[in-house]
Order: sequence, then C-alpha cells, then structure tokens
Amino acid sequence: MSNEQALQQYDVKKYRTPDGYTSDIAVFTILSAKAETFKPPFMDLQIMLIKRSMLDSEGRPNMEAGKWALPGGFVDPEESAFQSAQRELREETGVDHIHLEHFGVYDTPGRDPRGWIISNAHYAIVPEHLLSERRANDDASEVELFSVEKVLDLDLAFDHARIIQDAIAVIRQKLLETTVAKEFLPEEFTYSELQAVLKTVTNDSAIVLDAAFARKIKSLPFIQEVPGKKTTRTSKKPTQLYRFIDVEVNNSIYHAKK
Amino acid sequence: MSNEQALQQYDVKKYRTPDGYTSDIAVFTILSAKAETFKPPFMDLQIMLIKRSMLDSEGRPNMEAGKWALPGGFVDPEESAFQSAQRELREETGVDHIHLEHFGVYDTPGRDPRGWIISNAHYAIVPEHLLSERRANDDASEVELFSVEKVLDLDLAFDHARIIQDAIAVIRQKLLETTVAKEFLPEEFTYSELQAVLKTVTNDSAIVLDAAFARKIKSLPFIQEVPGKKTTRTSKKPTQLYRFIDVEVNNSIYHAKK
DNA sequence: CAAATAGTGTCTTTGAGACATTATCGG
DNA sequence: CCGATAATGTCTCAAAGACACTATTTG
Repeated sequence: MSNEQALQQYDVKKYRTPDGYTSDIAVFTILSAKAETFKPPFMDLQIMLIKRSMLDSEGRPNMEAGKWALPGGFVDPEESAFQSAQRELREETGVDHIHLEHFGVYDTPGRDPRGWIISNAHYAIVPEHLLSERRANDDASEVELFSVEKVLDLDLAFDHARIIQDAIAVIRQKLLETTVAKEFLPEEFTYSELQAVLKTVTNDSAIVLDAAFARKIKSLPFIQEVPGKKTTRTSKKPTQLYRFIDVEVNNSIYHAKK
Repeated sequence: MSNEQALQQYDVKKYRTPDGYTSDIAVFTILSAKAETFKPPFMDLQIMLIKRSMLDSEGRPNMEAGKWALPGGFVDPEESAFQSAQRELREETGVDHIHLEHFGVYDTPGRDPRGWIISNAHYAIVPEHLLSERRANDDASEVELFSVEKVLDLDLAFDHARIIQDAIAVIRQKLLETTVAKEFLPEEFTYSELQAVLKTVTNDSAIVLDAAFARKIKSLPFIQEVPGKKTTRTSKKPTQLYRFIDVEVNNSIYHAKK
C-alpha cells in the first residue's frame, strides 16, 4: 500500500502542534458524616484537590503556586489520556481499579499561561476508605477533600474552577441517570444507604420521602433484593439488603419506564 | 504574583508533546426516502464521508489515500477543537449555525501512522437541504452520504471505523434521551414526522404503533401543541402541528416521568 | 415501653398498552 | 364511497403519590 510512500514524505512539522497534553482528574468521594449505630447514613459528596507547591520538583518557582487544583499531569507519548489519568491516580493516591471516566476536553486558547496545553478531564469515584492512604507528591504541598457545595469558593488554579463546575454537573447527572451510585455503595446495601447517596445530589420528594423510596426500590429494574438477607447497621429493625444487577436501562424520554 | 517568574523559567520542551491535534466531524442528516404527498415520511439516518484523494494539496502521496473518512483537519493554535470543527464544517460544506457537539477523544498510541496525533470527535446534525451545496475540497476526491446501517462495511481510514461506530451510538442515544430530534425537524411538525425520525433508531412498540404515539405526544412535557394549527402534508385529514419547548427534562432512572 | 427506622395497607389518580371505532379528506 | 392517515373511546392493569398505620428491635 502507498501509506509508506506518503509517510516518507510527510512533514511532521507542517502544522503547529500543542505545547502539552495533560490529564486532570476530579476525584469524588462520599463521606458519611456522623455514622452512628442504628442510624441511616448522612452523606456528603466531596472532591479531592491538591494545593500546588511553591517550588516545582526541580526547585524552581511553580506555576499557579499555592492555589488549589485538580490532580493531574502530562500524558506520556505511549499512553492515552485515559491511561494517564489511571496512572496518575495510582501514583498520587495509591488508588487503582476504580470507576474512572472521561468527561471533557479543555483546550481554549490561553487557558494555561505556559502555552497551548490541552487537558482531558476525567472524574473518578473513590470509596472513602481508600483515600486514607492518600499522600502529597512533588507538585502538591497538601491534599484535601472539599464539599462540592463549597469548593468553588476556593482560589483555584488555571481554569480548574470551570472544570470542577462541569465535573460536579456531570457526576450529579450520572448519579441520577446511570447506576454509578453503586460505586459509592457496598456490594449489598439498604434502601436508606442508596437514598443517602442520591440525596447528595437531589431534593426530589420521590427520593427524600422514606416510604416512597422504600417502596420504589423494589420496582427498579436494575436493583434486586438479596433474598432473605438483612442487616441492622442502619436501624434496630433488620433491613432488607439489595444489590445492583447489570441490565441496560432504557432512558428514552419518549418511552414509559419499564 | 509569582506566575511571571515561574513562566520565565518554564521549559516548554520539558515534556514530549503531540505531533498533531485534529478535529473530526461525523455529519449526520436524515433523508426522507419517497416523500409522497399525503404520506407520512419514511426516513433514513445517514452520515457524510469523504473519499481521501490519492495526492495531497501539495501533490504528494496522501495518507490513507482512496479510503473513506470523516471530514476534519488540524486545529489552529488560536482556536479550540470545537471551533475548529465548526470552521472545517463551514469551509468544507458551507454549513454553519447547526447543532454540533463534542463526543470523544481518540488518542490511542499508534492510531495514526504519522505520529502522536490526537483527534477530537464531534457530531453534527445538518438538515438534508443544506447538504446540497456540499463540495469536495483539497483532501477529498468525493463526498457521499451513507446509511448508518451500511457505513461500517466500507474501507475506512485510520481508526475512523471506531469513531463512526461510537458516533452512531451517541446519536442514537441522544435522539432518544434528549430533544435533539428537533434539529432534524421543521419548527412545527406532526406526530408522524417526529415518529419517523425516532424510527430511524428504534423499533420499540411505543414509538412504532401509531395510535400509541399519537396519544403519547400530547403528554410529553417538552412538546406543545400549536393551538389550532394543522397541516395536510402527511395525510388528507388535517394533522395537528406540535413544537418543542425548552424545558429541562428530568431523566433520572429513580424518578417517575413527569 | 419509648424511640427510631423499616415496611405495608389503602385510596386516589394517572397513564400505559391494546384494540376497536370514528373522523376527515382527496380522488 | 374507497382508501389512507389521524385521532378518540374504552377497558384493563400497573404504578405513583400521599398518608396512616403496623413491625421490629435496642436501651
């Protein structure tokens, strides 16, 4: 085939190319505030940010030093942005094998003063207990969790305010429109635990009212009772356990719900 | 602030950077096959591809010459990938001010033999009549529409088979889960016209059965009757016209439909 | 037994789904 | 008046929403 000829004559310098290709990761977790015995949980959706060091790893002044930012970094040539996000999350937080999804590209000219730098934004869902191992790395002097209600009041680096805002909107939508809520829950969970996760993103009466939600969970096609299995972790009265099952959810706005 | 210091010492060559940054556009249109008078339309969802020239604009052998490919091209440094997609669509097809959306990034190492080339994929919805002006440009020897049912049988350039497959899945989902169907319809339309658009992507009985759909359209919260306005373009009996209204659609899988 | 959470009984209302029937017009 | 498409009548069944009531356990 003639691709070889074409390749020989191809001038890789013909077009101006980006000055950098990066991945950013919006790491979400849910903290169970006041986890008392025999109480349904009260949960808060949080996002993990790093505080950028004053000096970079080579001892020079760092860009956007002292500001809060999404963890992330440059993509290596032999990996995709998604793989880079996985790798960075592993390197920076020790967390692996979690739900990670690409949700946007940020490439507006001028978004990064260092030049033409393209960032791929991902969101990650990390169970609370896995974040205990988190640690600060080269570029970060601190690592902290912030409630999504308050994170946008911070002084944020680059265009990360925008990216974080988008990430919050995406995870809100995903929690309600897909079954990702399961990533925040144990394998088997009670109706009030699922309810607590959903209440971090909606106030709708069908979800907030206990009786309505306890009844509804039984008719949801993607959730199944674990036969005969109960727990007392959320109340004195033993509570039925449920699990997610893999069925495709028809989310058409023109169809009735099945 | 200290960003200026940091910038002075920043070495733009510190990281290996991509060899190219491109946009691809999956242009969809709907062809009304056999548009007879007093007949509801029968529609077919199609995608526009170009056939890559044997020689490039400078007369050298072209990459992936002779294969079918998505229109697209290199992003300029002073624009975003989205703007580049708009520009290329305008330049290559003369079409502007249409629905255009980013849906994915393709950056798997080795996807393009020319090097480390990142592509942002977009889909566009173009009304049939606007595509009459389309024309072949430098890199394209032919421009043609293909039914989404058959397009994947072609010999496609680069990883465009994958991108096209994803684009078709995205537009199927968007047509059913959002109100983008309106981009394929006139401002005011009949139930059977909307039904014909949806039938290009689903066989579900609630949509295929006339009586059911004619009744359902009245209860959809995002569609409104145009009071007293009827047309005879789809049948001898005058048919009620409808229009989309802007309301946010609650697509939660945990809620009842409102 | 008091308190708290889980879960059901019951009633009303809404609408989905299926199928038959009626309405309207051009030719 | 035939044929085709649009639209409604009617019946059944499922479930949503609201609210009261019952069940189960611990301290």
